Amino acid sequence: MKNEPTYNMLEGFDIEAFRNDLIEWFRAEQRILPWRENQDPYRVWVSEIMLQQTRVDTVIPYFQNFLEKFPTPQALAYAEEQEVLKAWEGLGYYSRARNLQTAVREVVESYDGKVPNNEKELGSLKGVGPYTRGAILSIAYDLPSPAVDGNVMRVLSRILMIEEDIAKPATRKIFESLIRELISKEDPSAFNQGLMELGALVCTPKSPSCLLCPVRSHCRAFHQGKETELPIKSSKKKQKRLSYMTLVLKDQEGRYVVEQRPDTGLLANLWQFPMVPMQQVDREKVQDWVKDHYGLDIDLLNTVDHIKHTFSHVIWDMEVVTASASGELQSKVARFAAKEELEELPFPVSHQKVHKHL
DNA sequence: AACTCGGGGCT
DNA sequence: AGCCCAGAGTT
Repeated sequence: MKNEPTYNMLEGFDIEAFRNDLIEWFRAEQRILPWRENQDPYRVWVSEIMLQQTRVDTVIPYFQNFLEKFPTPQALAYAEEQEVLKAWEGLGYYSRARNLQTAVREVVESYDGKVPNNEKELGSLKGVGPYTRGAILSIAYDLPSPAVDGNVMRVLSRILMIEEDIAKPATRKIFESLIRELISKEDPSAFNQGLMELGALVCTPKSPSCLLCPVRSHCRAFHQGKETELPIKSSKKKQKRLSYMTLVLKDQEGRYVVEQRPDTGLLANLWQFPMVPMQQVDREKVQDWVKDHYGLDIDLLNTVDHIKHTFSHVIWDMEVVTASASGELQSKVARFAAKEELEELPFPVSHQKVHKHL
């Protein structure tokens, strides 16, 4: 099945009528969104990066703010990374922001600030994968390039009754080659966006509104009453739990200890309050651990909160403990900061929840 | 191919 | 609690 030519899946499918119905619906019903104001490739690019694994409603305010702060590729290229992460604070998947800046710097240096309009150069930019590449080429440049995201796989798996596991990386390629045959050459932008808009508004995961669907006459799953059985998706394994004592460490002058996380891995380069890994450290030896890692003498005061924070693949259980600190801070990544200084630093949401105990 | 990487809104 | 979201990079 995997290597079966995709034209077999399109046998008896009225491609032309499907295209027209989809595009006509999109032109009439599309939402008004900030990144649809024009076709500026930089704006399209920023929006597509923000929209990766992130809902439209969540992205809108971030997009507005980001474009006010960094209106052009040059503005973003010359900005401080901390400033970029601050604009991304709370949006998640922070490597998107760092990769976007890396890529924009490449565009400014190598392409005179112009976003490439071909698969090779565009796809080689950091953070621009097959989906984002296709989205930019079709939406900003009107080129017939597939942009297969979760919406497109769900919608198309129903319309064409495709029962491949969409969780498998190889499955995306099946949909890409199908889209290459289906896509409108006259308006690839409306076609690609139409599929995604349909997935967002009509052909939703749990209970699709088939009676409102502009292409239901083309939908094999609907005709067989199997629309809720598709797409097929294997489930992922559950998260590991990690337990931390999170310290609100205050010195005599009322400043707090904060530290920057490493430049790779989870929440790379973001800031946080000190976290004692309680799987490795005995409760009685927390003071020793802090002395070892920060050079500080501390007195534990009160437990003021318990925070459970769920990531994609891990769960943090954070016990928030206030403490007083004295001595010389010895750490390459930690520093003392007054309350007002903290506002300049990017914190993950888990540690924003700690802020209120300051 | 499997794993890592956030956060929020639904069910 | 699990699923999903306009996915990409790393291993």
